[in-house]
Amino acid sequence: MPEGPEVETVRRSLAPWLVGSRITALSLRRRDIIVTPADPPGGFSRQRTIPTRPRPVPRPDLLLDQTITALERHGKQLALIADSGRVLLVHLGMTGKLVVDALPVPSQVASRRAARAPATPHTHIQWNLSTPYATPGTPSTLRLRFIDPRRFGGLWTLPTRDDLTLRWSSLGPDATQITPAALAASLASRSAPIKAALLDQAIVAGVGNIYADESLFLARLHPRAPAASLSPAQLAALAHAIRTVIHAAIDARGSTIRDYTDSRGQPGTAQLTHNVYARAGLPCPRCASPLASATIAQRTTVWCPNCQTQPCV
DNA sequence: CTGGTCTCCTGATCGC
DNA sequence: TGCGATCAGGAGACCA
Repeated sequence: MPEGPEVETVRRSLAPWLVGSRITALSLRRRDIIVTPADPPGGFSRQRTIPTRPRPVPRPDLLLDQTITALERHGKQLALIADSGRVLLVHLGMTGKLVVDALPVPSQVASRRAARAPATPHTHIQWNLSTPYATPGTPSTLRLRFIDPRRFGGLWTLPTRDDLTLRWSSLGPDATQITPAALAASLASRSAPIKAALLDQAIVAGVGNIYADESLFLARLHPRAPAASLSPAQLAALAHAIRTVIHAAIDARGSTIRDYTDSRGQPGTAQLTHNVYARAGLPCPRCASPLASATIAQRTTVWCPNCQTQPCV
């Protein structure tokens, strides 16, 4: 389940392959994974279209015939920036993947094999790219695939860099850089449980269910504590905990719980250091009390009832 | 504006 | 072995 650290790991594993590469072809299998700003009313909506058979489509908004100049991330969102100025914004959602590899060379053997074996299921779009970095032994033609079984993810096509800036301005600071002051400002009027607030991307971008629980554990805060009730010292502890947890997870190349991998298929190892996530009933790593579990903000939440401060209600 | 609930979607897992 | 129920959750829609 990609949260900020997983998306950052994807970004880092994609960048050496994509930056400088030019998209030479694309194949769109499901149009309804694409969201365009032009869709009325209310701005963004899915294109409800019958799934199409794979076919080449002239889509400049999907960066066809453009060169990728940068990959940028804010929170859980990954932006492919093209030399044209266009931006393709990717949400991985729950089960989304961006996978890059060498484009299989067509051959009779490969064709027959491909005809027998179905393509990777849930591949909604594929881009072919030519890379300028080809050396002997290195393929010069790549393919990038967006694969998302549950389709909670999607693609946003943005005409300009300014549209990206505008869109990202509605998100809070990236979790890698969250400060006590920023938390204080955005939580001051929030009576919701701090757990719910941490999942709100407008408050801090990139924290999902796993890292919210881990951050609250590190900061010794009860997930039900009203957000606005936190003291300055607690806010400082929380901001520090978020940065610590997120940076450690990035260093570990993300958490592989079920099927998350980076763009080259490599799993992360951050799950090995989780203190509370998915550990309900097991002893607290700090005090050995059994960890408690409940649903907060529609999410399974795990905490230590002994060493995470009770909410003062 | 805020917060809570619902919804989307498929695969893994579990109890019977 | 099969099958229905349950769970996983990011984030927008919707309502009080």
